[in-house]
Amino acid sequence: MATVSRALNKSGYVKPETLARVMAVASELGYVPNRQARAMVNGSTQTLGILIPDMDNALFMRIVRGINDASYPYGYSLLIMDSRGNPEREGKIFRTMQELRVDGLVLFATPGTALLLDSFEYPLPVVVIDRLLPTCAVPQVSVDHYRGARDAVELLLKECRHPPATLAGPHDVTSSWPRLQGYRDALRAGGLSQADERIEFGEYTYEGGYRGMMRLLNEGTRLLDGVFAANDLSALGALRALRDKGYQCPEDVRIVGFDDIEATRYVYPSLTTIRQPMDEIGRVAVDMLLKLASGDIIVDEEPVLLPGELIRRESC
Amino acid sequence: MATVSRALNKSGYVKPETLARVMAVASELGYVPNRQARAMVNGSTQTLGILIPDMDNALFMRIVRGINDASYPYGYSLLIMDSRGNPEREGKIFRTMQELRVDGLVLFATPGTALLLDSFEYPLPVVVIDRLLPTCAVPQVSVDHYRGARDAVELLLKECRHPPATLAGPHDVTSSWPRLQGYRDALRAGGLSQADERIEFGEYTYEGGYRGMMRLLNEGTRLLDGVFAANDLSALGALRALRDKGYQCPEDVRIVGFDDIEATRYVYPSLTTIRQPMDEIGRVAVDMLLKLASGDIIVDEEPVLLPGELIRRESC
DNA sequence: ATGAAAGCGCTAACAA
DNA sequence: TTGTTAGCGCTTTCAT
Repeated sequence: MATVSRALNKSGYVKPETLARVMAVASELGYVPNRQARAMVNGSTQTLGILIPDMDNALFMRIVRGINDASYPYGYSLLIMDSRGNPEREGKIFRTMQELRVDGLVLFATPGTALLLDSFEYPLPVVVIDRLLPTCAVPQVSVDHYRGARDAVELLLKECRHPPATLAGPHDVTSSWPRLQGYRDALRAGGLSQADERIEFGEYTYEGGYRGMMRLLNEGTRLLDGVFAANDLSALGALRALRDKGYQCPEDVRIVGFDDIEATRYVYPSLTTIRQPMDEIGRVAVDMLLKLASGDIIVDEEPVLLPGELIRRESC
Repeated sequence: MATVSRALNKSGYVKPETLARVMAVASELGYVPNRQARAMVNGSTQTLGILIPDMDNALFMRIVRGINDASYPYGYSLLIMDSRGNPEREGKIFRTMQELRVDGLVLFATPGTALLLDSFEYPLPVVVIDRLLPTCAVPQVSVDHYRGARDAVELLLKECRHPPATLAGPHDVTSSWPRLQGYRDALRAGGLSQADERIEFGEYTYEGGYRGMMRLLNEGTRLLDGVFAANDLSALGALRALRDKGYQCPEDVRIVGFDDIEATRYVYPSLTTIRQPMDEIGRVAVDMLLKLASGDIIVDEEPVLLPGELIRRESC
């Protein structure tokens, strides 16, 4: 048995002809090694877990693809589970991931994730991604939401005559805070005051963006020719609202989004947006996880903020 | 040890107070059972594998979400691996899935998948999904590509004055065959001849659809006011080509797509398309897999073809 | 109602 | 260079 093991893993000494014989018989018998058994002995499943609140979300899955590509060379498999945004389900999945003994876990944070992490002390390497958890001392990676938002709004400031409005994200999603702050600070830096702020909530959804834009348009007390939508979905909804009200984009109102999901290139007008470095987020997350898994202590407790990139298209 | 096992699994007899004590100590110690060990004993990992050629594809992931939702109640975890369309990688992943001892495997077929399956006799339950493998005797589930295409083209026939053209899918992707055949048969059923067929290849991509539409527009020898794009991505590309050439949709040219990916609702004009029953595909696939895993012999070797649904929006 | 023992498939230490 | 043995963490007989 030991010799077979050595032959199959090409570890330790084994006579060339023995090796050949082992290989021959193995393939003849259709032998497929059992990873569970192997994992029990050497303590590593070569599996990374991904806990995601919605695997139908274009941005999320684009990032997961980055994780996939980054981890594949190391021989890791990805165990992906979708909580559908349900905190109870998220807890169960978190548990299951531990039972499965994944070597590391990537968490797309939701409003409930902080509690989950607080109640555990994790022997399991965990990295939080995309939406940060300010209260948690966990390694985190995301785009620089604040900087991206500022860049977006500064572009609007340059292109528009009137103070731009914003369609902000939901209160309970952490990424919407720095994006909103970026909007405010950009206005302030542009010499505008708090009175010039115009904030509607776009809820990070198509519908929310549509309705938020409608409210901005119907208000009509102030002139409006620029909108920063805090994510692309709401930007797309806003675009549609503009059209339904008979406005042209970018001629009448300019729009800048955030994320650079695939659909932004297909709509008309194509969307100017802040691109999240999806592949790099994945790469950095995997790096951190593997470091943690190999016992390294992550020195830097500050979240890693990767720069977004302003992509100019037709909408601004 | 045995008592603890019985307590934790609530199997067999165990005195209530013993059970309570076990639970208390378990939670105090932060005990998390090891699924690998459990799997070794009882032979099931409670894990389903998904082999996908592109996990950034909106349609695919929407179907995977269906699989996720359908399998979650049974307590299954999903192991998703992305081959990035690379046959070699696909083979490796197929192997890895077996080593991981998944209880069943869902395959999104690629041109190379047939060879993969032929060279294995599978003790592993496998279901092929979305794109069918006509030559393989494997259980398969997908939308009724042919019927959907016919419905799409029949709508165009009704709304248009001239014979509609089609932007077909790639030769080596099986789903494009029945879709093309549906186009042809619909034309024939509408009293048109082979001479009325106009086929360009849209390659199932945005770019391909764009270029294909451009070719149709530039040809200009025949009047064109209707196009069946064999998938939504190419339809989106076609939409853009129309706009860039100064045509209006649907006024000048009507377009119908296939799949109903999310973006079709956001573009302008929103896309009339054939909706794939993503959730049902997932549900049926999981059903088949669990039946196979429990040792049932699948009687019906014919692929299961679920009906698509014509969704009318603005483009036709 | 509980405990002792065997064994799932593998690897690693040790001996030969 | 190969074989023997122990043990990874669990479940399942079989005794008690």
